[in-house]
Amino acid sequence: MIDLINKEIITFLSSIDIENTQAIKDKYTTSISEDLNKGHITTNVCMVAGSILKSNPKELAEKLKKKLIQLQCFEDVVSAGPGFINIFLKRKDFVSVINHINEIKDGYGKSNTGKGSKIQIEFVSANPTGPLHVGHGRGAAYGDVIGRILEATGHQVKKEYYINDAGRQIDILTASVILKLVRSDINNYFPKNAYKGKYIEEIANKLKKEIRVRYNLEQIIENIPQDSEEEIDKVIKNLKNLDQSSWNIAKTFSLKEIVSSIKDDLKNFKVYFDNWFNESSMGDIADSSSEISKSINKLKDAGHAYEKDGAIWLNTDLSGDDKHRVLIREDGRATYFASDVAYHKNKIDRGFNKLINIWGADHHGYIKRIEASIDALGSSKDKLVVKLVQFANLFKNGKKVKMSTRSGEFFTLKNLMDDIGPDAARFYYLSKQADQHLDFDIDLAKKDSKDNVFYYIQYAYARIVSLEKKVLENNFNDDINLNSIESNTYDKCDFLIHEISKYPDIIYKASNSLQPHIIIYYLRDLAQLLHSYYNDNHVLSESKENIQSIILCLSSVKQVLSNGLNILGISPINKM
RNA sequence: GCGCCUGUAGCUCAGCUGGAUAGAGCAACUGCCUUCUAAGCAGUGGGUCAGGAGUUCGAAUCUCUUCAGGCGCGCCA
Repeated sequence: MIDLINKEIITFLSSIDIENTQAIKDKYTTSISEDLNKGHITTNVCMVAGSILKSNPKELAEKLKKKLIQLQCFEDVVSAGPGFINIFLKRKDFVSVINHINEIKDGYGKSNTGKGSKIQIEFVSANPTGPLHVGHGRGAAYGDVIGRILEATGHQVKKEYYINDAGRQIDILTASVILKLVRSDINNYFPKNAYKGKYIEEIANKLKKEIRVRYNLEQIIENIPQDSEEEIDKVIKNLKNLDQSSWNIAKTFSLKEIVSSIKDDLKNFKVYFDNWFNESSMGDIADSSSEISKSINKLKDAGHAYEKDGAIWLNTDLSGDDKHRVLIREDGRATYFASDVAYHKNKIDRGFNKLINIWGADHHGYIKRIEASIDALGSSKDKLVVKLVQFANLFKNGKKVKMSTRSGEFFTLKNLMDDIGPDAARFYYLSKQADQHLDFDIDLAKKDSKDNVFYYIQYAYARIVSLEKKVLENNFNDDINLNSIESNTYDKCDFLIHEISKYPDIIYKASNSLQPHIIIYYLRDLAQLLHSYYNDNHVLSESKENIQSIILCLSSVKQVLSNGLNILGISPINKM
């Protein structure tokens, strides 16, 4: 119906001013109106045209209104306010959305606006040096749902986790684990910068069966430097020198343990990846045929990388970054950035139309240098979209939960799921724009009352399920036709019908802006309307004809609630 | 100092590609259960959209500026 209206509008515009038609077409919108007072469908085209053509919006609205009325397709057309056109559909057309929803079910809201565009989303990508904590959970929920939304709007989505398995952090992890196995006569020596936390001991306990530590602590900490950074590096060096093969086994083992625990946590959180990409798979900078070396060489050949002070630098002028960045250190080791440049080259070479990176907001200063590298490698930085996710503050018993990664004392994602379950966790992670601070109240997420929006929405769904069951038990369905609603005259559900008509546009907006919270707010509003209807109307005392209309309508409301929850990766609950 | 983000009701937040009277939940107060789940509904009060200036027919929304808060500015990852 909106397409029909738009077609008429374009004809109308062409008849007034053919030159500016395209400009107006790009700016105006025709959409389901906010509420029924403003008709079923509304358009601001006359105000947009008015401003571009420098003519009076209200007069344009009057003219367009006459054109639309002549079509005789609508119940009524009115011009309102500063120049809006509000269209009232014929009842048959207005209620037809219910048949549509009940027919295509979970297809309602899906579209092909993405036209099969290939998008890769890289997210979480937490260093495999410890369990995922609640901060990672937000990025995980966000990335996963962005993927679902993009898929629902016709994009080909691949989700990827980048495992930083090559750097110094992994050496620190390995050292931390091995140290737990070294018999110590000195009381409780442990480097300040080593990883602490119970998981280190758990890995060490399993590792015991794989290796035998033949050296003692004195050998490791001989001449150990005071500085905490130098200290851990020295420990690592000594451990490698003392027994390289045990080191290698321990390293592979620790990494495998951590990665598998991360995979488990994400699986329980209903977050799935198509690909787990190892940083190490791009090889070593010392190997001139490795992927990482090739990337750097390409930058050099293109004249964007140069040598200075013994290091190799990337010229980042292309993106307007603050300064040039080091790719290869003075001592010949590659920086983390160099790996990342190679990784992004790898992603682009795989043929994606768009790369979405989801990063912690503290990494925003990193965006420009990556953009510069993409341009420098001959692709376009416009392919890259970086979405930043802000930290989440956790509140429990009214108090902020303190986190300290250093000491190993933090609230893990697993802790959170054990506490409130994956669905409530996903819901609250997504309840606010990703790039803004989130106060996550664990107590609220567990409450059985209206202030817990998660339950409020689930309750609306469960109420419809229960009502459908009651109707069937009462054998109302024997005599009524549950196939079509076109002859419907019962109008107390109209505000519900109007609300569910908005759903496809909500998904479209969420997809365009990559903002899942739009769906959460919509579901809350829809649930509210449902509860309101439920309270005001006693369904079972209605006539059979009306019950037919009501059940058809409520089933479609249920379907929309279900579709909305499912796209967020949340399962609807049939019974509270 | 520079860069990014934020400032909307007592609290937590929507609204921000300029448009119809600035919305919701919580909290406060008042009503509604012999009928489908009261884990709910209805109503009342509550706002100089941080301050100031500008752009325009029209600004919470765009521009500039001031103030306040968060984050980032390594040959760390």
